[in-house]
Amino acid sequence: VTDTLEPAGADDAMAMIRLVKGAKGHIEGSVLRYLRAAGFDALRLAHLQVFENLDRDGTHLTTLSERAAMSHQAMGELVVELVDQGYLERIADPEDGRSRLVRPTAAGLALLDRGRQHVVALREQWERSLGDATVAQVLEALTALARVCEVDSSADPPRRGRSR
Amino acid sequence: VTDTLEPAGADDAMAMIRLVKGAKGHIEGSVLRYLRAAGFDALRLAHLQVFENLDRDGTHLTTLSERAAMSHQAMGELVVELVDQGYLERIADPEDGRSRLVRPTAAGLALLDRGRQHVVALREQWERSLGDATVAQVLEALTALARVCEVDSSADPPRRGRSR
DNA sequence: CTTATGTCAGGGATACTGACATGT
DNA sequence: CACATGTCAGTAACCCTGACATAA
Repeated sequence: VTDTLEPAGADDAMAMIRLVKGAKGHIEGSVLRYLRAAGFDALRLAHLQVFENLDRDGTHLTTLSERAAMSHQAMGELVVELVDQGYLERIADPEDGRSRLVRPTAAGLALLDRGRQHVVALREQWERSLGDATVAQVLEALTALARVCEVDSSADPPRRGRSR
Repeated sequence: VTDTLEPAGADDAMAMIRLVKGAKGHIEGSVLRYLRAAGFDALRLAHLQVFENLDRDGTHLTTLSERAAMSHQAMGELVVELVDQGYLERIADPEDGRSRLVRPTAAGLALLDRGRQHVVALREQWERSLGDATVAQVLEALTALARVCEVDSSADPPRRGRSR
């Protein structure tokens, strides 16, 4: 019985799963830690999704929820919290009286700029730490992975019980 | 006012965030969909973490929770559910009378093999869809990214309000 | 007894569905 | 009224902390 911390069946496939799944957590953690250290204390992980999809001149709630691939109700609550914290405001849409726009306040723009700046720095450090490849190549590869996962033509997965 | 689905400030930094964060969801979704289509219907997303860390000859609950970076209580509940579904069983640890081992049943081994097989197929398809790079290079790059995010020497992040 | 292991109870953070309110 | 937008209420899935039970 192995009882180390080394994961089970540590072959290439499992390593791929772990690395891809881990990357999200690492990058999210880094951004959140940076912003909190920069004084945006009350920010929670879920709030990042709002700023990642927010236009500087305002965005409809529905558009935000679509971009973040979540329900408008869930996005609505995140927005309320950020309005309460003074980072966002809701204004009438000048082009459609029926709806409103979620727009960053001055503080929200500061947060947006600070976050982007950190991600840019992260990317630069990442680029420098890469020997034989470029970040652009890696991002291209991740795009290709998404395509492969969606198409998912692993042929027909044989059903259980009657496979041979 | 822009009102398209194109995310805000779609520059390189934001694209990087979106791609890295999206990759996890895509790969998880692909594995889960495949396994469910293969007849493992009742599987939930969280259950994958168990199999990703399970040795074929059994693993302590505590070890599983450490590998998955979660509490042993949370892992314990996932294991209970998988035992109920017939994929896992709990046996006495032959080397330590105090503890038990979580071990895949025959059905669990079938699931394990099927999942691994799919991930291998995914990796092969990904490799073929890559032009100028290899999967190994991308995985190396993701390892480097994790390191960059943890070290996080973005220098001291200037605090708010007193920056200029 | 001390310690490792595992279970039970309660709760927090996240995001969903369904029902409803509002304004054009 | 019909429709798009947005809010309210309840709930599901997931994981956490604290307290406790068990056995070596």
